[in-house]
Amino acid sequence: MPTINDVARAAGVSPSTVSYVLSGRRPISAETRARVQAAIAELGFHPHAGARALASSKTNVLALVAPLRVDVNVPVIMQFATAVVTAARSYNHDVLLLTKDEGTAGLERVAHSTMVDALILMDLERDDLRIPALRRLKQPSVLIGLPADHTGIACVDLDFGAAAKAALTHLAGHGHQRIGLVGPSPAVYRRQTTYADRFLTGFLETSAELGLRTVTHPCEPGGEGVRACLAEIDAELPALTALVVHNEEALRPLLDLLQATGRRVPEDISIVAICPRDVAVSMPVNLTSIDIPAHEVGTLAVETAMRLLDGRRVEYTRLLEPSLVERDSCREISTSHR
Amino acid sequence: MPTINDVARAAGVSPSTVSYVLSGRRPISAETRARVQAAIAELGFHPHAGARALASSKTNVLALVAPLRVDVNVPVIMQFATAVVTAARSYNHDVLLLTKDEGTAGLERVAHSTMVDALILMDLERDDLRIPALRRLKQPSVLIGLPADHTGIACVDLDFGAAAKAALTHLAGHGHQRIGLVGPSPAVYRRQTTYADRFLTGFLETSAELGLRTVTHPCEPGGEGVRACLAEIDAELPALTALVVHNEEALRPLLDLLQATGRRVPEDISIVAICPRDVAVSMPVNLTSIDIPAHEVGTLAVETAMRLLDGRRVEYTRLLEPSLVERDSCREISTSHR
DNA sequence: TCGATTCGTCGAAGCGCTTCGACGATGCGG
DNA sequence: CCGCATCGTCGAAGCGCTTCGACGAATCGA
Repeated sequence: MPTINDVARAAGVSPSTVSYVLSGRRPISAETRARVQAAIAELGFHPHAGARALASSKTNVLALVAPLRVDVNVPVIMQFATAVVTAARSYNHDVLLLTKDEGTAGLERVAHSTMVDALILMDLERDDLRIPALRRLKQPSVLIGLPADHTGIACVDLDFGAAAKAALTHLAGHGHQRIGLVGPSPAVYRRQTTYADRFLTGFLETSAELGLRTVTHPCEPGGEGVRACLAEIDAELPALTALVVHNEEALRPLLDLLQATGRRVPEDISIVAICPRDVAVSMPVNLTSIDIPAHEVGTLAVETAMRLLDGRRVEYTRLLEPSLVERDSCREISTSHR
Repeated sequence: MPTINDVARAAGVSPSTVSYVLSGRRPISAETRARVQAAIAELGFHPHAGARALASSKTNVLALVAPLRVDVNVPVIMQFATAVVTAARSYNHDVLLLTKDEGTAGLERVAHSTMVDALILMDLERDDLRIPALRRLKQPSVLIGLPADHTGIACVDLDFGAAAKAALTHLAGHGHQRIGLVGPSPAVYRRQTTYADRFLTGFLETSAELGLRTVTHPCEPGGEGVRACLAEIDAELPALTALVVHNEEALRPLLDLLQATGRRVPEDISIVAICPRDVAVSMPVNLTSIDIPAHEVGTLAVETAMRLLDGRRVEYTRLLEPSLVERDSCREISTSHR
């Protein structure tokens, strides 16, 4: 592997000049620059990342902490990861992948040993223990999610409260008054994953505002869980006309179940789902849905990290507007039925 | 951030002694070691990764190149990634995540700039362009997959040929003679992803060996693709009694379709799936399946990388035995029906 | 009892880069 | 026409660690 010295010698300049050609931090004449670049190309020179990190205290690496346990939401997580890696590359950064289950220790390890310039975390819990740890790090971090006390830490996410509101408003606008919420699995609530809470709160508030009759229920994964959940919802709110589904996994079995029990979508029951677009359109009925904009959120998280790194101002809480896309799972209820 | 010098001063020893305590490469007396460790703990010292990499030419980082485009097989990819990260951590390594679509350039970038000690790639194609590039790197690499010419590069994967054989043998053993293969999507074949080829070849060979009547077909994703695929298979091989499904995405819609058209599993048609265990048991019928042992493969890949790194012998082609698990989707055909 | 080992520690060199201060050569305004 | 700023380049220091050779002290076999 050639070093910067080899390049310097080949180009007949000093190593520092090569460095300045590379970084552009000082003016270099066009001829010199050309000669240096030729030497770089010819020798196939690539600066040594470790040496660079040591000398400049910048690694050009971002940590991405993902919940890799294959429990829920696999496709969404994947989309976030993809977006983050892609965005990071566009800023000339790489991504170090950490699993959530290394917990606080993992964060401290990579931060203290200066392996990364910034951290991006997903799947935050309401009172996430990692937050205080993050505050102690010298590297900035960006959260995908919105834990309870996030003062001083940048957060990016879909506005799940607004999403709930949008879903209910849409349904109410179509004449629906009796609406059930099929929520995430109890495990998600138990962990107090922040989006679940925020969605539920938004749901209840809007329900009250609009004077709707609603009932909410978490939903265990699997066909059995869906059956149980729907049974309870039906029992507590007979003759409901619409369902909001905030649970990707439940979607498919739910539709199967409705079909098996002779309830047609949207003729007998309307549905608004909160899920990625491609999930919504891969169902037997194309679902009216509110997208989880993983790509935007991931990209925005990286962008925020970059701003933080070069000391620019950032919005510390950035909640993306939900957007509801009408497809084929909601119908207008005639007034007489209300 | 304290440095090794701070620790040395605090413990009243030289920096090199601290280093030897850390690495264990030279004997250090118990007292000195204790004093040094106390100092490390008290100061919260963490060695600087870049400095370490520079001095030792080891980064303790592995590159994982994953197909992050959300096309197919998301859960399996996720499982591989999880296994790789977890295994890497157990060897005190971290994982740098690269996307496949950076291609050769990405590999060269991280390798030449000495960001990683070794590379692990997944989703290899038959004549993958990255292979020659890998050969030129000074870092070793491990492939998850088995491209055509892999001389000198370690490969780890499920033995898909044997898997096909196991599936057919199982079905033949239950009296099935007319069997269809629902293959991966045409896109997968087009890319010549290695597992698809290997499975198909094994399927055809075994079919001939056992004197079976078989027909094979790729299967486009989505309900429509499945419908078309099944129609063609039915047309080419009427009265088939069993299906081998090597296509995770197709599984669900296929079962839906069979049910909708009144073909019961396993009464009217038997199924053997090649898919992760949890997919097999999350279907309406628990499927007899051959597991894709993502965890084992991922772990083995890391292990192989580690052996390569410290110069131990490795098996350059390691194909894991498939194991078929009987569940509820295959039934014995009485001889009279044959 | 003595030379040869082994043990435990130190000092210094060096890994490959960035960055700061310095300095001659230009270009400019007055 | 001179002083000053700017341009383009260089040399050297230093980032924090590992590792090699050296060396006194303790240990050992004969």
